[in-house]
This record gives sequence, structure tokens and C-alpha cells, in this order.
Amino acid sequence: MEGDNPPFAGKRAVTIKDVAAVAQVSRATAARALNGYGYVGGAAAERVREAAERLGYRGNRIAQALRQGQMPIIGFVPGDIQNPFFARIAHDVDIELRRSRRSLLIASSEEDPVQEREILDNLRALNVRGMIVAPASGEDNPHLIRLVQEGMPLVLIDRVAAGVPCDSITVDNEGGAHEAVAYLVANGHRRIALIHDDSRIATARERLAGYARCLAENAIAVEDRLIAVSQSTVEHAIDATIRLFSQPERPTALFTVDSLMTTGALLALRTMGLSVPQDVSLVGFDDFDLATFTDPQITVVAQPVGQIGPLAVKMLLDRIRGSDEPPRSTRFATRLIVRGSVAHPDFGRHR
Amino acid sequence: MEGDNPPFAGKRAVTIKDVAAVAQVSRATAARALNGYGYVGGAAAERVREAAERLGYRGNRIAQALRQGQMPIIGFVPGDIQNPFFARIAHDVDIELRRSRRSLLIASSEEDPVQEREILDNLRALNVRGMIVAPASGEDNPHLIRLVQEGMPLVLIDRVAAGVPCDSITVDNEGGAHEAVAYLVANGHRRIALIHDDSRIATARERLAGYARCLAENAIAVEDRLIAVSQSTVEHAIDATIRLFSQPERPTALFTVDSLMTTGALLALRTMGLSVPQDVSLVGFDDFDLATFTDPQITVVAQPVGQIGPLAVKMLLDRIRGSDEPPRSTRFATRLIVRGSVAHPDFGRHR
DNA sequence: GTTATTTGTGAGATCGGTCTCTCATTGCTC
DNA sequence: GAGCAATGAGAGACCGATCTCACAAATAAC
Repeated sequence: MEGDNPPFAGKRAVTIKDVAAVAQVSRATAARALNGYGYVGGAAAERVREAAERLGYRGNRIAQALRQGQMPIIGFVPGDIQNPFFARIAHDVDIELRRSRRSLLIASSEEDPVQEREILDNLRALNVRGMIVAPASGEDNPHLIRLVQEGMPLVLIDRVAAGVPCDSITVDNEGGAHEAVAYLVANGHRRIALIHDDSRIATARERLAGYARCLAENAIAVEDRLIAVSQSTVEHAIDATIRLFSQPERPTALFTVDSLMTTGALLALRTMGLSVPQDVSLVGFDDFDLATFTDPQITVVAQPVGQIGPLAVKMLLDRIRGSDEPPRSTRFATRLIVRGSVAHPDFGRHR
Repeated sequence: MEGDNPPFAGKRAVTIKDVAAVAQVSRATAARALNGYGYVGGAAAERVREAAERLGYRGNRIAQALRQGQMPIIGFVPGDIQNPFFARIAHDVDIELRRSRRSLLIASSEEDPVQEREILDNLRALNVRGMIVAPASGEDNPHLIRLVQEGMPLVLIDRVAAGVPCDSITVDNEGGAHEAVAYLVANGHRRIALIHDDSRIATARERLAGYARCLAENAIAVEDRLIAVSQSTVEHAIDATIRLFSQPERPTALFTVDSLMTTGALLALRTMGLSVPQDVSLVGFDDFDLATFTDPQITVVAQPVGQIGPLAVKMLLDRIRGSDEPPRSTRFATRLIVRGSVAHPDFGRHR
């Protein structure tokens, strides 16, 4: 924003005034001809269309938006576009939105609530028509609440946010995590490590809850030293894994809560010379391409990624069209895909 | 756009007029106080700030943009956000832009020149401050040329577009492909298959050129039946691979021109029961996580992905700030990372 | 032939800011 | 105390498009 060039570097854009002048009509008539409303004479309309064509008139969306009081833009605020999970959703949302001739503005919060708030403020100031947000924090979301109160169509995806009365789409994180850990327990594991995001993020908390509940049901203590908090990047997950597996009485199994972390764990375990599943059993949350290329393939809790984007758009468009039914929450079931990354702890060489 | 709700669903937003009224000053004074220019009395300024705070005034970016003649938004038009290559760049661009308080509008062209034109028209109508585009077509780009002539700051990435006088960032596709194929030839391969995008895309053409040049240098004929055209998705690449390897006199090696295709090829080869590198040698363009997880790991031509986004932003901001030096073209070198997916064709069981 | 009605068009308000211009103070200098 | 600059603040133009309103011309109705 600073040090920008004087207003216009290029030649001034063609306005409706120019078109009107060339067609020798008033701006009003030109607008009518171009937008097809009201009464316009055939000859005049033709001249306007011709002039517009010849001048390459395009209309100024900003002016239109100001007049109309809104931008035909939908905001999408994922935690991180680079995460294949969100990239996929962004892609699907983009496709769906194009059908209704709206643009998509993607701005990643980088999982930072402060940045999220700034982005949301910006989007609001832009008068976007609606937003699809993966809230970076599960609680303390006054900015989201205010947004809803102001009437902004909003759909939350992937994560819930306490006290925000709007539509949401999530998956059964608690259940999925429980199923994953139960599978590990059923295979004889008791020292099960967990790598997850900051508990601020709702998904992380729910997955942790599923993990803890399953351990409790099996009379296994939840040990802090088995739980690592890491940002959702391959690099951070590598560190976290190394930390977990460098301690005495190494865990026999690991549960990672997203695909980037699973990738990082895999990388770290390989570096440490630990093989899956001989030395460590592994279950990841979120299925991904890589999972079937490793040897053995990775057992994962799959979420129906492909359904989230389209449904989010559908819900959002319903709101935009004026639906004021009470907020709907869709929670998709997860599915444990058993592949080969889990074995009995005594299967390997160690203890 | 159709069937939308009457203009405002929510309560009317707070305008500067409201703030001015509460602070008992004129709009002009309120604006001065809020934006910190011109002379404003201390007391008045204080009242304005207070009123703005209390009312939750946010300013209307659309109105500002209209007045200023531009939006503080940069458009990014990748071929496909879901491709990790573009996702990474989008991420980097996002980070860089946030520093200069601009938003990023991402709209994927889905590799469709028609859609690209629409998107570009939209962005232009939005008066964005600049664009970073991966042109879907290497030629016949009057819309890009016009954009530049109109003074729109534009940086082309990943691909060149003939006759468009603007900055560009590419990698040495021809050289990289040549190196990959040369490596295969050096390992004794002569029936080398290629899976690439539509030749409309500049990168595809250059990589094909590198492939062809290398074969020519080694007196190997370029055979159409060894070249498959596929869209850049895992699914299409699977089909293409199956097609290539279902023919008699199967190729002994395969060169895939991007990571999605490499993934698809890997999947297809596995399904067909062909192992790498015993039955087929494989080299991919673009390095990716998966490449080191397969057994053996995949030999690839790596591009410096991490440098593209930041440089693109830098170039774009230079232009936005008014630089009118002649267009600069940066072409990064590629690097062949030899791993284990290439073997001599006689190494395996087959011929 | 005169009144209604339909049709076509332009003037001007409006959206919410920004900014120029003008004018009124106040303060300072000589 | 006159003269002049510095300071503070309002009125109104403006950005580009849309839309209401008023009005004129053409057509229809009686």
C-alpha cells in the first residue's frame, strides 16, 4: 500500500459515460440498454451495444458493488491452503461458485486467530456476499458472532466454534479418533503417542478427546509425555515425532491428526531408523495419496473431503438467498481404512 | 447472482456519516481524523475516534476503492490450486502480500483458456492492483496483451505466453526435460514414453521439446504412440499410463511432466503389476513429498518452487510502484535428483 | 379531437468514501 | 494593531454505475 504509483499507470478505463457519448445517448439509456431493463428504443440499444463493443467496455464492478451494496464475492478462509485437505475444498468451492458467477477470495489464516480476525474484517469491509471459514479457534470468537449478527451469511467448515449461531459442516472427529485409537488398543498397544495441533483448534480438541476417551475406556492413563503439540506442517511434525520417540520407554504406536503430520511422522521415523509397523504402529487422520505408496500402506481415518466443499456452497447460497431457518450442523461420519501400518507391539524386534 | 435476497439482509453498516454525526463534525473532518491527513483539532479527532470505536466503524473498502480507482487486491490465477506446485506458490504469495496489506484473490483457470479469459475480465473489472498468472495457453493471448497495454501490472509464472510484454518467471523446462531423458538414455533406454499436458500449455511444449531434442541427439525416433496427452490430474494420468503400457512393445521408461501425473503413473503401474524400476524406469518433473516414500524413491527433476512466489510478488510490487523498465524474465535452473526409479532396461525380467 | 396509456429518454440522486476549495479562526511577527 | 502564515473545519465535487422520477413523444382509446 505504501509507495504506490500515482493512481493510474495505464490509460483510463472505458466508462459507461464514454459509451453513452459515442452512442449519443444519456448514461441512463446506456445502462438500460446494457443491462436490459426498462424501456429502450431498438435503434438506441443497438448503437449502445455497438459502442460498448467497439470501446471494449467492461463495467466497473467496484462502482456496481458500491451501488448494489455488495460484491459478488465469497470469502474462503482456510487454516492453510497448502494443506491438501483445504486445497481440495478450495478447489471444489471454486468450481461450485463459478456456476453462480461469483468469485472466490481465498485468504489463509495460517491458523492464527489474530490474522483470522484481520482477514474477516477485511472481507467484511469488502462487503463480500458470504464466507466459508475454518475458524482458527474453537472459542472466544466474538468477531464471528458479530459477523452473524450483522447478517453475514457464514458457513463454518471442519471445525466448530462455540456460540456462533450459523451453519457448520464437520466430521466426527471424536468418533474417528476414538476408532483409530481403539484399533491400536485392539492390536495390543498401550503406549500410544499423539501428535496434534494446538488445542485452540476445535478439531484438535475433539480428536484429543476421542483419544483420551478411548484410553480411559481401556484403563490406560493419558500421559503428557506421549502427547506432542505441533503445528500442522511436515517440518514441525518431524520435530514432534523425534521428540516423542527420543524418550526412554518409547511409544509403541502413534496417532497423527492430519495428513501433513502423518507425512512428517513418516519422514522422522525413517530418519530415526524406526520402521512401520515393526517398531512403531501408525494411524493417521485424513486419507491422502501418499498413504498407499508407503510400504506398508498407512492405516487412516478417512473423511469425506469431496462432500464438504459442495455442501458448504449449497448451505451458503441458501443463506444468501434469504433462508433464515435455524442453523444446521452437518457432521459427517469418518471411516477407518485399515491398511498395513499397525502391528502388535511384540511383532517387532523391540521389547 | 440469481434469486438473491433483497439487498441487505443484515442491519445497515456503520458509515462515516454516522460517525461524523455522533462526533458532531462533518464527514470531511471525520475522514481526516480517521485517516490522519490534513489539519484536525485534537478534541475533534478524539471525539471522532471514540465514536468510530463505539459504533464499530470499519470503513467501506468498496467506496474507498471506487474513489481511489483501485482495489488493494492482487489476483492469482493458477492452472489448478489443487496441484501442490500452485498451492505452494499461492501460500508463498499470500504470505508475501500480507506484508504489504494487500489481499489475494485466487481463481483457478482449470487450464481452460476460455475460463481464464473470463476470470481475467472479472479481475480487471474489479480493478485489482495487479495479477500473477499462469497462462493456460502459450499462444493467442490477446487478452493478456491488452491487459498489459492497459497498464495492468502482470507477472507470468511457470509458463511463458508469446508476445506478452511483461515480467515472467519460469524454469528451464526444456533443459530439465532434456536432462531427465538424457539420464534415461544413459541408462540404456530407447523406448521412452512421455505423459504431458496439452501442448497448448507452454510448459508442456517446452518439456516435450527437451524430450524430443534429447531423443534426436541420440538418434532415437520420436514415436507418437509413446507420447500421451493427459490432463494434469491423478485420474487422467492413470488412464494415460494404462494406455501407454497396454500396447505391444511396451516402453521401458516413462517421463511424466508434473507431480500429479507422476502420482497417477505410479498408481497405474502398480495396478498393472509393473514394478519400478524392474519393469519400467520412471523420472518425474517436479519434486514432491511422495517421491521419497515410494520404494524405490522416485528420480525427479526438481524446480525451485519456494523461490517463485516471493519473486513474483517482488516483481509485481515493483511494477505497481511504477517501475517501467523493460520486462524481465527470470528462468530458474532445474536440478535432477537421482534416486532409485531408474534402472537399465535389461535389469528386470522383461526383454 | 381529446384524453389515457404506453414507450423512450434524460436529469439528477444515490452508494460511501476522499479530497479540493473556501472560509474562519488563531497565533505570530514587526 | 495591521499583516500574514498556520491551523481547523465545513461544503461540495467526484469516482462509476444504477435507478427513480419527470417529462416528452407516440400510440391507443373513446
